[in-house]
Amino acid sequence: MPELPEVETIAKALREGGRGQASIVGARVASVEVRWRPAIVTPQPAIWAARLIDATLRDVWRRGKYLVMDWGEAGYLLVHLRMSGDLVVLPPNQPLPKHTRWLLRFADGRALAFDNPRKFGRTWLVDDPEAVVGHLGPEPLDASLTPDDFFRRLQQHRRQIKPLLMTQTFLAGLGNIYTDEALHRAGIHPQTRAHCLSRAEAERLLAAIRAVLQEGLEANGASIDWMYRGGGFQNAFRAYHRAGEPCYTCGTPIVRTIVGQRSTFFCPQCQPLKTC
DNA sequence: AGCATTACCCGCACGC
DNA sequence: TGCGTGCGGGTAATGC
Repeated sequence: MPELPEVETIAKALREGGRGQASIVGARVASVEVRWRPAIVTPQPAIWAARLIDATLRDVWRRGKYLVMDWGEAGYLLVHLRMSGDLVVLPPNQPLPKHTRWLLRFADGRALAFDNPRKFGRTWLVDDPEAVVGHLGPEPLDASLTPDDFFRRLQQHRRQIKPLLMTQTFLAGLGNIYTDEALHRAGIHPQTRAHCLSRAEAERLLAAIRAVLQEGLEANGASIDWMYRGGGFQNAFRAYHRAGEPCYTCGTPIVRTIVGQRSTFFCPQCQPLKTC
């Protein structure tokens, strides 16, 4: 799935235009097509479709890795893209993406398609977004999360730092790529136990998380594998997907291993395992 | 027992 | 052709 920078880029494109498409704020739904029902969690697809017809999009934003669309009286449409989802605005008479799971056709002739090859993505239509995103941890870029807060939260867990950073109830928005990039930037081994990190390391890690997310946002996210979303952050990877290539800091070959069932890339020289 | 942590698994596309 | 891999996370299983 797209992580925080990719989801933010998609939300911004829907809100303000971008990624080769114009804004859809203000667009009115003329008809709805559900092509794969399990993509809709709630309400039942027929009710989901009926509620959206005639609704006008007021605003779009991001919370964690969720997209949130405000459709006024119809409610809030939340979309989680998981591994392979995308939201695409189609000009009039444009063919649908191959794995379109649902489609909103607008009165102006355009359409919004939820494309999702791996079928992991999910959609909710609710009256209160908190019903879906209420369990998420803090936003990493929100200044209200202080180094002291972050340090205290780290001390509450004994697990490996990498899978903890990817746990959305702990911190919202990081995934496999940006976690590896942040740990490399902070010089922290991905298997370090969270409670073993010092106050100084916690502060350095939070700063590194913010720096890599900011870099990702400025590049409009990363495009990897066959999923091209228009971003360029893949050209700035310093750890992720660089197994065997020299660390830009020290020249030591980057190592690939598995941590928490996920591919993990790190520099054994710059990111030594520390115990406590 | 009860909580925290870890493992499995869900379609599909692509590269080797 | 077959196999390994993957921008994720719910849930079952296991560990402390």
